Amino acid sequence: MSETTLSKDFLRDIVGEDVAKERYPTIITRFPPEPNGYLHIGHAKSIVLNFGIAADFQGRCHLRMDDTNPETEETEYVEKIIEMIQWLGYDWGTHLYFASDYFDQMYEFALVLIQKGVAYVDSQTDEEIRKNRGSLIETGVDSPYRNRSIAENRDLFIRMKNGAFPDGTHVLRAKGDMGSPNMKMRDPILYRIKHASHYRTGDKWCIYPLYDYAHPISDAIEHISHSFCTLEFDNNRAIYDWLMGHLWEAPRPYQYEFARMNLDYTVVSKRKLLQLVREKHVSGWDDPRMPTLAALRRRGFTPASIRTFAEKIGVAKTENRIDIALLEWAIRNDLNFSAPRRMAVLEPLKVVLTNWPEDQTEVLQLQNFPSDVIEKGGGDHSVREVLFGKTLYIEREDFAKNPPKGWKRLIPGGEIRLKGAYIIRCDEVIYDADGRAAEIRATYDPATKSGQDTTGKKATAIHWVSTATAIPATFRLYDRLFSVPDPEDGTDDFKQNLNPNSLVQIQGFVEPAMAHDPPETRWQLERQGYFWPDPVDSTPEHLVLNRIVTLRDSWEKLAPSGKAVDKPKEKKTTTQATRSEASEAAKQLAQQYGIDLRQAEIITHRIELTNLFRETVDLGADATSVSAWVSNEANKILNDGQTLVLNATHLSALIQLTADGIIGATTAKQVLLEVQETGKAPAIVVEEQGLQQISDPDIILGFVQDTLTAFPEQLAQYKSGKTQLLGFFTGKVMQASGGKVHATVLRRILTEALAS
RNA sequence: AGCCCGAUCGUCUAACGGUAGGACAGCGCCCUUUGGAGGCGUACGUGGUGGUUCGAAUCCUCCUCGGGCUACCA
Repeated sequence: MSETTLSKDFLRDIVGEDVAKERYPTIITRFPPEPNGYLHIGHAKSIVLNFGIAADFQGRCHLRMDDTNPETEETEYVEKIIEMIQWLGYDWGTHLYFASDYFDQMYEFALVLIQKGVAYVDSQTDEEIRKNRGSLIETGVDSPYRNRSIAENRDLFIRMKNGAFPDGTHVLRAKGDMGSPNMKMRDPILYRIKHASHYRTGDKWCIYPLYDYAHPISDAIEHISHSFCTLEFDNNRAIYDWLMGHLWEAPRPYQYEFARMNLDYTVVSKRKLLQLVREKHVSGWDDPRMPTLAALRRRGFTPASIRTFAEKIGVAKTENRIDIALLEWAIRNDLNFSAPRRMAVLEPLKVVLTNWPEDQTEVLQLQNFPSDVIEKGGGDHSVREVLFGKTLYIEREDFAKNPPKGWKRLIPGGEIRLKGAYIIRCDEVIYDADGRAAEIRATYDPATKSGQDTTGKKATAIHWVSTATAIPATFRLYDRLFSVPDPEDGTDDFKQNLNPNSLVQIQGFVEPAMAHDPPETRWQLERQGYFWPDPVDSTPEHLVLNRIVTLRDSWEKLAPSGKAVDKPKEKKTTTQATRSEASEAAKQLAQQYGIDLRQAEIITHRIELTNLFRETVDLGADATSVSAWVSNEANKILNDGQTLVLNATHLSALIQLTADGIIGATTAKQVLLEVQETGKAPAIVVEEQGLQQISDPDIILGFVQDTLTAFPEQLAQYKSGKTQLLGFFTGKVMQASGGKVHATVLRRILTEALAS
């Protein structure tokens, strides 16, 4: 492609256009959490998006606590939210706001709406309100209080505010439309009475605004330019626009919706996460298996990895379920360059080197980072000391009595390199009563010392620790919380799908250097994965290590338990389209004019189209052409919400222009849009803009030759058989000529030129 | 049932009427004192129908499938 494809997502496209048209003095976005729970990975997407867009366009992003419900919100959550966003690496400067700080202004705006006669106090009970709202298929009915006078509404609302009424006796409603197909617009409630103490405003208020009212007003007060929210608020946009229409002038904020993120093998919903905590399926909100940011942080994920992940998943309006492999990739990609290597044995198997002198030890200097990482700019050349001796632990998994095909590790009689040390040969295996290997007796080859090997032997290198210096440690091996990609699919209780092996805790040994590394060090334990000390349970006396993520493992794909092997593939359903019966009117029209029935259907569906069609045909235009134009182009204009400027005279003239070969079909479409926009006659448009079709073969040949020389690479590809490039060349000539070249003539000349 | 939104490789996402591309995952080879990292290669996609057009993932049509909306939550 080309370098012009800079757009990252549809939201940035929108903002970019608004910037280009200078619609706002500065771009201002906001992240508006409700302080009633913990932030999770889904919020990270929104945070990265809002702060990221603001930064991209030299604007700013506000952090606003959406605290309009006194019953669920707490200061503690405010603090946790702030802490997490800072941890992620974002800074809102002085722009920390609280919707509750706007209560006075919101109240004044409510008075304005009442004064305008577009809001009223409803005194129905909540059941009545619900009942009268109707349903998805039935329209609602107006409240009997809907036509109260402005004075009465005002008086009532002021008394509501002053605490004259108990909870639930009155609400303030917008005068929407109780018959609206959009349920949200059936007189949405703006304010309710709640004699509850708010964590910030205390008992100052006994009426509290609802989201649909508070959110747009808050945005407007802060001069937000773009208010991004998730798809389920789509229907709420009507209220947003309604409020802006009554209370604000341009520039005003607009709401745009994007799809929330779903992640494989987990749930991302405050309610469901709360259930897991309450029912003790996890140890708390920060249990490292949880998808909360607090949990991810405790597990050892870096802020950078989460930002990378959030950027990589993209933004669109499609429902999605992100492959957890992408998150794992993000953290591995980060840690590979920053985590020093260490050795630790999780499931020890003792090795005795029979030819190693009894009391001898050797101090080895091991690199903290492999050279390829250093070459790519990560890590450093530092080393640490590791003791080598007569008895060692190796990983039980690295020995096999009966190795499967492709095995490269230790077998009876086989050789293996102890990483950074020597190559050893397994001479004897001592088994316990259960037939499990209990000890390996081996000999080392002194000539194979790492870095000084003179033998040229090749052997796989495995990790090990010396028993003399091994430090016991607890390892917490985390796996996905659920055992299926979509825990909520096919069951009413998502907890049925909990992975019983999501946490495996084992005891093993680490090399001594790890006891002296600075706290919060993240290591790569060679061949095992990335780990760090659990911030809550690890102590200098006894290390408790969280496995952040395993290493990618292209060997053990042999379906270990707990991991899903293959995702169930959904067959795409291909159903035959069943045509609904054509209407009588359409059949009649189709028969009368001999036009396509499907097109006749479209034309008869809208009276404007029917009229346009008949009038144009009456002017003598070819019915088939008129039908195509009306059902495609005119219909699209109406779909876009415009009224038809285009009339029968225009259309018949346009068709004539095409029939006469003055313009081509593509140009004709362009002309039609111009006519719709300006109301000018087609011939005038063609004349003014010089859109006459080019049919002269010599001129066309010129375009063709220019194009062919401009794209030698594609020309070569074409000649070597990639004939679908004909369309590519056609397109280039059309672009070069402004779409004016006669298509069929061009095709002939182009084919000839390419053949030569 | 009404209204709204959506449908592109296994997954996520580009292509704004002109070569369907990238990333992750997969597979293969090379490299490797981590079965890691890396390199090279490979495979895989426009839900279906009809139409407009020289040319359709893109515009029009219907169908199918998925999601949202009937809280004094957000």
